[in-house]
Amino acid sequence: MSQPPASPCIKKPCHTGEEKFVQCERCALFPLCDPVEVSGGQFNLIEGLLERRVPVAAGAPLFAEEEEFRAIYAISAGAFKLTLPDERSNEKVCGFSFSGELVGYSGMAVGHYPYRAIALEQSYVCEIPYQRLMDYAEKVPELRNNLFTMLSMETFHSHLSFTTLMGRKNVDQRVSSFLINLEQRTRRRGFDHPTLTLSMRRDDIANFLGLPKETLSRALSKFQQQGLINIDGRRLVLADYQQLLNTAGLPAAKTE
Amino acid sequence: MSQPPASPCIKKPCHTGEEKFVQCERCALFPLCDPVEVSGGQFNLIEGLLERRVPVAAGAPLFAEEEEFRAIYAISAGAFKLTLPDERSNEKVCGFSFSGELVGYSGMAVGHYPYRAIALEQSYVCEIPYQRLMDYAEKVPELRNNLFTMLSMETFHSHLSFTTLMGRKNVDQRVSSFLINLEQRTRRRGFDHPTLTLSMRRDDIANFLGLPKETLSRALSKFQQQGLINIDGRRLVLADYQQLLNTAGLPAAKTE
DNA sequence: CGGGGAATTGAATACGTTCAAAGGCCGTGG
DNA sequence: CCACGGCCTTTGAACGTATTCAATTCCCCG
Repeated sequence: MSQPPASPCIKKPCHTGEEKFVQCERCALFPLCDPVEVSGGQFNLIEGLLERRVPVAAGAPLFAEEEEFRAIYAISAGAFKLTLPDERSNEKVCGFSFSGELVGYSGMAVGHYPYRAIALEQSYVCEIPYQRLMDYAEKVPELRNNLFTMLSMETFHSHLSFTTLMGRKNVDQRVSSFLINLEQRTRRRGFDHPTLTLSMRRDDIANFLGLPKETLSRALSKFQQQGLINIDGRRLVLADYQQLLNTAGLPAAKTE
Repeated sequence: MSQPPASPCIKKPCHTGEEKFVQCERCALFPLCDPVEVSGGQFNLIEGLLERRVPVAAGAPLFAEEEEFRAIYAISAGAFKLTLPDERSNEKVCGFSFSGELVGYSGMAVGHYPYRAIALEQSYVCEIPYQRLMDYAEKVPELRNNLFTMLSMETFHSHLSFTTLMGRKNVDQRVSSFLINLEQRTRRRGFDHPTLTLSMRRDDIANFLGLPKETLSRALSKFQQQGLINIDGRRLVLADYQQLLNTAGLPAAKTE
């Protein structure tokens, strides 16, 4: 397995073997990670606070629901599915997190993680221990300011995902809005290659959307046939974005 | 129309005529609203920062999407529906906000409101002008701390709503999880009367859930017949909460 | 008492789900 | 290098559920 870059900061999207590392500047954690200007010099979080690019093997949990909240994580490379226990299907997929995004932070106020996060592929995360972050924030107002900015942004984005995905009427709407959400988030983290890579299985997507996997499969096949998308296994290209927006019942103007 | 209480702070849920005012301590804005202890005395936000119980008439917008972000609002009494423009149905209901909850704050980081908020009934909101809040926060670290706590809580609750409502398979699941979400939020703001009041029309609920209103109506009738709920117009009692959780596909233990 | 919007009910149709089976892909071992 | 086996994904056909459109009832307000 290839190693993550040794340099302290990733200036542009880079690939080591299979893994795609997000550019640090595009990462949701960047406001914290970036050295802050403090009266009389710089204050660098990387020294002593941030644990960079901790590897998480495919299938391994980053944290489990109910586990004590200990750290904020940003995904540097890879992807995670977020799950809750569920008696009938044994797990309910309640979300996905991709590189450049924060994960688990919504448990901050209540002291435990609100779901389980499982790596979908070989992944790397940057970790800020929560208590240490708070201690530093106590001392460095600029840092607290950045923390605030970061959380506001996350709030906005999770709201955006919610309105994009919630209350879609039929299968076509649900599937296409999922694809659009995926695309928007991929762009945001700075990968502008037209080909998206689905790091999760069909099962997981179907579970998330509340559809049987067969129905999802049929919808994707139909979109393919209609020329809306180009899908081959886990490689996906949105061939007709405008028409896809239309199918999803979303406004034609980019909702980003 | 009855007037809001004249007292500066509402110590317990109170009713003036029709309106139910949430108890200040149960309000999401309370961390900011509550006088903070500062070295050498108290710092009271109510003086000079907070605009209390501004009335909003039924049907009137509190703010519109794309409007410049100017203030954080907490709902003191009443309820709002949150909508986005939509060509086919002319509006897409993307959420509801009830007394004790914040509304619109997710637009903070991007400088504009992310949706339109329309009062469903005569309502009252407490308003904190954003710029003034930031200025104060610059000076009073305790205030900034409380702001942070408040946002973390909101993040958690919006995540909870998301997982409760997202990806429910069939009509029964969607409708029952909506009712459960409603009940949880009503409890949270301190109203423990068994009867919930639906302040929105059936149309709005159906729109939000992505169902035709007829289908929603049928589901409610069926639940009624099965003894899960007791519904009469806009008055609703969840008669068998456990069974309702089960229908929704949610764990029996309270998800709160 | 009458009017009008909202909510419910009914019946035909369209849509999505289920169960069964086949196809494709990938890793392992011969 | 090819064959095998397992898992993931797709396809097929019958069934069940949700949507649609129309009609009726309910309820609030004039």
